[in-house]
Amino acid sequence: MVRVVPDIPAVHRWFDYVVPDALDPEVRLGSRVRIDLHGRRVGGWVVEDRVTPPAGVTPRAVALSSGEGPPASVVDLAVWASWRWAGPVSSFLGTASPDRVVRRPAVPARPHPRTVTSPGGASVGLVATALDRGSSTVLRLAPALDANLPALELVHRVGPDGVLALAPSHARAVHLADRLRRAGAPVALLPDGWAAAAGGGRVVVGTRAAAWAPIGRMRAAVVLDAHDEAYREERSPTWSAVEVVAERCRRDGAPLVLVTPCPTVALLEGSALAVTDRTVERRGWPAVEVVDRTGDDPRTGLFSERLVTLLHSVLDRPEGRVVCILNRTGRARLLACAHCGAVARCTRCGGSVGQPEVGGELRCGRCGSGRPAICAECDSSRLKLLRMGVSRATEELSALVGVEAVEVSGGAPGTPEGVGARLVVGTEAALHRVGRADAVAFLDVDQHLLAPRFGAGEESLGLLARAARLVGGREAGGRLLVQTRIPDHEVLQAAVHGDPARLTDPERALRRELGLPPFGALALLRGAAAESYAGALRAVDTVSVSSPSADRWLVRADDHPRLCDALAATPRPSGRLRVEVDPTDV
DNA sequence: CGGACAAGCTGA
DNA sequence: CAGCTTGTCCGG
Repeated sequence: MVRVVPDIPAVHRWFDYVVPDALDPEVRLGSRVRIDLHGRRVGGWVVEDRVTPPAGVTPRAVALSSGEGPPASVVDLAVWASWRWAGPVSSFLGTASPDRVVRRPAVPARPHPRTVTSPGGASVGLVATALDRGSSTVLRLAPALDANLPALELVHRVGPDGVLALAPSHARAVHLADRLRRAGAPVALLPDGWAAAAGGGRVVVGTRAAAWAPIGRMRAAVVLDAHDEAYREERSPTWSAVEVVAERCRRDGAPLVLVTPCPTVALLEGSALAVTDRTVERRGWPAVEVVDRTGDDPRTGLFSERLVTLLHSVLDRPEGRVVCILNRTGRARLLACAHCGAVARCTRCGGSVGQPEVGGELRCGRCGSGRPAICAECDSSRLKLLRMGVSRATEELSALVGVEAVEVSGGAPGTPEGVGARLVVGTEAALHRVGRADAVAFLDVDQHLLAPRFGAGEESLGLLARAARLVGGREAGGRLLVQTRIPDHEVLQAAVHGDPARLTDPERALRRELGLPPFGALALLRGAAAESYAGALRAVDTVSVSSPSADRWLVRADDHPRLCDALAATPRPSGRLRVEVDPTDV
């Protein structure tokens, strides 16, 4: 008799089924099965073995086996994650399961077919220390240094079996898998290599979802660019791959190495910090030029003299290449009347309006309503631009330097536009799409620094680190230029000095003072049923509830156990309810 | 989630 | 009161 979690998000109950003799060899803890539930056949996972059903219940038989599922340790982990992120167990079991039916596990890779070679480099000694420590270590490695090396060194020291390596993007996971194979390690690359991973004896490599890899017992793990937001699932439940891996390593007593050029306060809390030599780290950041635009008229545009000089000096070289980052899509994002000076606003909701087409109508970015391009105050049809978007910036920049600029923003990754261009203008997406550059310029870095999120500073430094990787370190001649009205900002100082502690030290103090994560835990409630759920939570004395805006409720507690216990113990009202534990906004 | 069933509304 | 919609309940 087994207990089964149905693969239906809205059904939170577990049900008991008899395992028929014919299915007995295949069905075990973690297996995927099909069951008859309430008149229909649905998928599910075995989450308990040899159970005794409650009195008065006569279980039906398991209908079919759907093959391999996560190992027992990962089933336990899913139950923990369900508590930690207030989501259904089934969603985590789904992430932990193979895409296609796997009938039997792969044969384990033969133990140590070849010795994995040590890559050498600045991080070798630091990896050794981290492994000896046996717990979690943040390895701060400047952006121009190869983040794959600590992963190679780790496998060199502990071997491939039971080792998990995560990368923030599929491309980087593929690259890391190649490097490991060339170094002599057997590798299972997720998601395709699920069965191979379950077979054991291989380093398991993958992205966010690989945090749920079928490894029975972890021996060590490494996360590349552990600060990267890609490790957070944005859809509800909003779990974090770094925290999932950290929990697995904690449970199995395995060392965890979090490699990152710019640790976040949350990563540093609960981990030891290992740093390279100060001069090595400094050289691993490019030269950063901060252009102070405090005195400039807001309408002088996005292009300082220093920027134009930099563009010319790079573009005069035959292969020279510059990427300009502006975090606003569209052509014109903020307009004002040339006659009376009134800012053009939406007549319906009062939001700012932009002008998507040359000479076209005005459109509100907030409510989407459109109106003719005429000043609402004085009827003048002459509007001037206060803040331009990427499209307009691309046009103006081409004219300014006499080199054709190519716009690269969002869209499908890997599209070839802009890949060969020498002058690229785009949103931060361009940093993911362009391979190499001689210089990166942030046309308005304040947009990032002042974003209305408490993690905005850390995210901004992450962006600068990503740009740093495109241009290389100080020795390689890489250049970053940032235009700002806040030249003393900790984020910019951290980048200028190649010293992330200049951000994390004050940031930690601020978080502690305000009781923000990691010094306190938050959950954001939204949806039609959020109000009544928030009302029920007000009665729990370990949490406090506030409402930052009309349809959102924020639940605070001193730590995650208190927060998660309160969320789990409070019955959910029917109706739409989205619970986001550890929200980044507000 | 989606089927079952009850309550509520409508038109001949 | 059949025929339909809408809402609530519940699953082994």
